[in-house]
Amino acid sequence: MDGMSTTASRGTYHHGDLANALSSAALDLARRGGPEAVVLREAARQVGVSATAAYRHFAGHEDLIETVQQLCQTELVGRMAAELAAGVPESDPQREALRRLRALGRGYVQFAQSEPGLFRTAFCHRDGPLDEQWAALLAAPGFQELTATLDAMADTGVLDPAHRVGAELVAWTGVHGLSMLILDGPLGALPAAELEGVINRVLDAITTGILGREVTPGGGAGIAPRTRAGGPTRRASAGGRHT
Amino acid sequence: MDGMSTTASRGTYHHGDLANALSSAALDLARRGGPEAVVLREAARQVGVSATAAYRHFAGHEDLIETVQQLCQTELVGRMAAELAAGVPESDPQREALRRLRALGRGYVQFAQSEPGLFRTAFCHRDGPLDEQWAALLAAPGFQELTATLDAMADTGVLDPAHRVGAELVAWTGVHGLSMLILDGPLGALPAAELEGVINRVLDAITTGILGREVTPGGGAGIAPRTRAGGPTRRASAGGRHT
DNA sequence: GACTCAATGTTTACGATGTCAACATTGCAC
DNA sequence: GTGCAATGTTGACATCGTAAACATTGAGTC
Repeated sequence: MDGMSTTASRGTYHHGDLANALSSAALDLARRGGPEAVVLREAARQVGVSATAAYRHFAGHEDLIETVQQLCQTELVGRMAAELAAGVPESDPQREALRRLRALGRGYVQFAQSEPGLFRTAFCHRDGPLDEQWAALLAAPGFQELTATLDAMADTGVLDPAHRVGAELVAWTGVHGLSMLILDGPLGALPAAELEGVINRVLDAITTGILGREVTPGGGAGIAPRTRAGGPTRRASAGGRHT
Repeated sequence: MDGMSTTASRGTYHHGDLANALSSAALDLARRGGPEAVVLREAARQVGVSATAAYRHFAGHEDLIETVQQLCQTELVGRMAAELAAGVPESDPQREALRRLRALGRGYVQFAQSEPGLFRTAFCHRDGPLDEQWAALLAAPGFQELTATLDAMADTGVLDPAHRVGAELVAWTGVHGLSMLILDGPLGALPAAELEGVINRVLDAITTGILGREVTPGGGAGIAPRTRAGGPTRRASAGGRHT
């Protein structure tokens, strides 16, 4: 993770921390070029070690890239958490919960935009038992925050309990598809300003899709308590408010 | 595209239709193993031709996989259109528009599920000008149907015109993220029945996200005309109605 | 009908990659 | 100190993408 000892020409025969050096070199490769750029020989080269030395610490290329994938997932949830912490909390608990939901979504998409290589590596296809492949991510702070936020939304009454179930997946699939279409799809061709509008439109839609109704973007007490048929508010433009 | 002449041992020196034979062989590789499985030498091998012969018809591996990607995209929109045609039309134009929207979404996800290799190839990362990379897909029948369906939703009044803008992207990002998380994400680990529920929950949420309100799943005249503050209906369970 | 030539395939070869087997070096335990 | 297990190295092999040089053929042209 640190800076030293990952560059070539060490004096000693033994490296001392090859496993970490290799995986962080591989992480750098992923950062620059995505999963395809994670090549074992190159990582070894950058660390200044023979290619086959890697086999003392990794079962092979597959194992190396799996490790990198975990690191990428960790960075992703880190970014989500950072975005959460960056914003200013709202006093009203309902608005606060909504703010957190949006912050998590924005963090997700922003990570994809700012670190496309890492994001694509975090979700690159790999075969093997899926459970263990994703267990860490699901248990990580960023995703736990999502669950907690949705719970808070239900508790404060913004979110009808009937809509609570499956809400994390609505959120996740939404931001994931958005990110993917930006990186590997046609959305990457959009000019920045336009893309910003699309992102906000989709994030709005995700919130709406979770709640089952819209929510006022700007003004006053638009959010109904958890009485039935809580009055939905008027409309929302498609453009780019929020940041 | 046909069955013959793609297998080895031809008599003549000249193949006659190498370009097509190679790309359909490559398509088969993609079907089985996704984009990583599209290897030029193997395609040539299956056609019964030397590896370098491919260079008479493709600029290189990149070019071959680009061709395959286009084919995959075509199959995707084909599936969407098929799913559209498969369902029984509703008499009420509003319900009909909603049915079409859902059919397109289901077709998208079902294609991803039934042809994971092709789906992943259709959206595999490639560098180069994005515009031309996606122009064909956006112009294809399946996606034109999406636009038309959303227009119909606006015309019939189910969809508030203020919500019309950007609606295709809400739909697309939603089903895309869902598909991706099924293929390359944690959703692939879910048992079929449970996954079915998730899919329906997300498709519901997409519709809700587009409309800005919910829509009655089963019963009578729940859809309001386009008067303002059209009365949103009660609730929707998370489980698996619809098919 | 023979000749020409551009189109199409083939052979050979090179560099890069993942990986294995055999060998070298070193730190640590006794 | 000695011996052994851990850790690196060298060399080799199969596969892949790709370039250069060569071979075959079909389609015009006289």
